[in-house]
Amino acid sequence: MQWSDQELARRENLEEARNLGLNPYPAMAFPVSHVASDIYKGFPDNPENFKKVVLAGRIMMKRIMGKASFAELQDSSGRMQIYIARDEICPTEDKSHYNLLFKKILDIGDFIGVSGYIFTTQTGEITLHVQELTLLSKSLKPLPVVKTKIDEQTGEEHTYDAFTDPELRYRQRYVDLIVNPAVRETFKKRSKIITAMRRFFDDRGWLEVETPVLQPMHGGAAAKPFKSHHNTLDMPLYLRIANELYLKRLIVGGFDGVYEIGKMFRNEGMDRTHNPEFTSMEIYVAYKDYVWMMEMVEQCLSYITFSVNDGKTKVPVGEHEIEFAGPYRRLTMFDSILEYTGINVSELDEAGLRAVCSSLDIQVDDTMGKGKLIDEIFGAKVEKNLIQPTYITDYPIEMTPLAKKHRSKEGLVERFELFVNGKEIANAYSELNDPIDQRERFEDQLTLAARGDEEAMALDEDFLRALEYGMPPTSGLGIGIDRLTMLLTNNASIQEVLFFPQMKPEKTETTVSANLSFPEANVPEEWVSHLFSLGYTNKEKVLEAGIGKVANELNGWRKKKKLELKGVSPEMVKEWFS
RNA sequence: GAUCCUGUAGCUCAGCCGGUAGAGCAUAUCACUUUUAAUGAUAGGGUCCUGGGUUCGAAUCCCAGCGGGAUCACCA
Repeated sequence: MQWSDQELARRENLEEARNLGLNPYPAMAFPVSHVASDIYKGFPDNPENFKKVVLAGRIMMKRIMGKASFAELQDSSGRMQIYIARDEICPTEDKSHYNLLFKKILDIGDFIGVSGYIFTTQTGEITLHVQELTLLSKSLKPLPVVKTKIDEQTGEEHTYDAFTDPELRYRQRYVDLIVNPAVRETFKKRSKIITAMRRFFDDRGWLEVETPVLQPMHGGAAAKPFKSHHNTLDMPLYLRIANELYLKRLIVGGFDGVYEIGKMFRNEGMDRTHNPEFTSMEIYVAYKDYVWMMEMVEQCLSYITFSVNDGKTKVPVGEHEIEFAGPYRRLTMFDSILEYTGINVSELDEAGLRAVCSSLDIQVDDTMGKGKLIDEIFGAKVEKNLIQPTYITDYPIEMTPLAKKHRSKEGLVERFELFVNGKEIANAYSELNDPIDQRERFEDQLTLAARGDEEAMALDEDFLRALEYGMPPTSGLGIGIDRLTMLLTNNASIQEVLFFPQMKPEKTETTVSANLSFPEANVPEEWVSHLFSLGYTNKEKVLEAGIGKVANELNGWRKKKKLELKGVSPEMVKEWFS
């Protein structure tokens, strides 16, 4: 591990601090009296309340002017400028606390505690005049220094040297959060959205519950799961792709309303709107139907938007302004296709639908049934046009095995999805509670599976048994929390609303010593430890990664570590493991 | 999985048609007791993601690999 000049300087400063008799990582608590925002709020009207203030935070900038200095202290609420005069923090002849500790030892990123009084500088900035300064924690890595300037004429804020590299921002989210205040705000808002939603449901008497994340069979949605194994029971377990079937069991058990906010896991592609784990909210309410649910969703979303958006229900999203106050437009799936393509698909059979798809240039394959074909047309031609919140209702029965048949329309189910800004954010049914019908629907899914549909739903006997005991008429709803957050924070990428989005692992340097070897392989002694360092601890891992990749990484490692070894070729590596 | 873009100092970036690297901030030293992208002066810091090829010579061209982004495909 090579340290940069700046890291070396910081380690020297750490030693300096110890030489001065300071503990760079003191154990005791440091009680503060305020956070920065308290002071901005309170000082202008009641300056007399700020004669003795204790703050703690991270130094984000130092402006040293000889015997006096300014610095910026960042705490959880924001930044506060502090003013430090040498002769004030060093009243005696010994000026080391200022000359050494403040000017030299303290680096950008260090945590300090300060106490003093609040005043206003000549240029009008509210500032803490420091009388006492304590080192609370030393930082050994240099932070990106982001500077901002407010244009005097326009009042606009200019940012210089912003920390923007998405890879670094996601891999080192802690750095992102330190230097990019807007990122902190996004995640605060995410938390407020969830809190508001929870309050809305709790106020109506519905019960927050938890259901299994590890499930012996994955049901309730069409998706590929992550598979794991339980050793004691010696059986496969799957990370849930949905919790629908468990929540319905709870309705069978007699609760009138249950909801769960939690992670779901789907082993599928990743992109701007998909992460392998994501957060969803599902709610089931007894004695209701999907028409009632549409009103509930309108109230819920307008309540959430109002709560997190300073009393406004209109939200800017990309180039649009979206109004979350209801009622939302309601359009049947067939009518929406008619509206955007001019084609009435309601009377068509499978062959007719295929013809429509090919005339519209939509790719289809043989495994697709009628419902899937209609969904394809909808996805290609309608979805992207639904900017303002719009309910699409009454879906074909084939693609919705858990929804109740429509009360009056043959071949359809009572289902709606809510689209906003061209994306689905909610999905709801009048839930199917007829156990005989449900069994048939599962059997239809088995047929689809036989036809090659990998995501057809499995038959869950215990769930059917629960329905046979009787489930009241119920309406259920799922909302994608990540996508809702994206909308309300005006972010186009799911990675911006997840603290730690999934990434390929970064190569980290670990030093491995001891006598290591590869059984069943003929690796030259001098390379063994380096293979271990790269994470290749057995033959299987090497083969899994691929010979070419391993050879490449070894060469990169050799160069990086300046090893006195000759480079390797894929052929050589192949020989080692043959 | 496909296509395009991208990987240069701690951070943000420049480096035209190939001649062994530049800026700003940050860092170090000095000056400066109300500054605010503080200022002025001086200095250090990178073998340009990895490997291979073309070439007298490659950060720069070609091939392969790895990481990241975008678009598409997939995925409710």
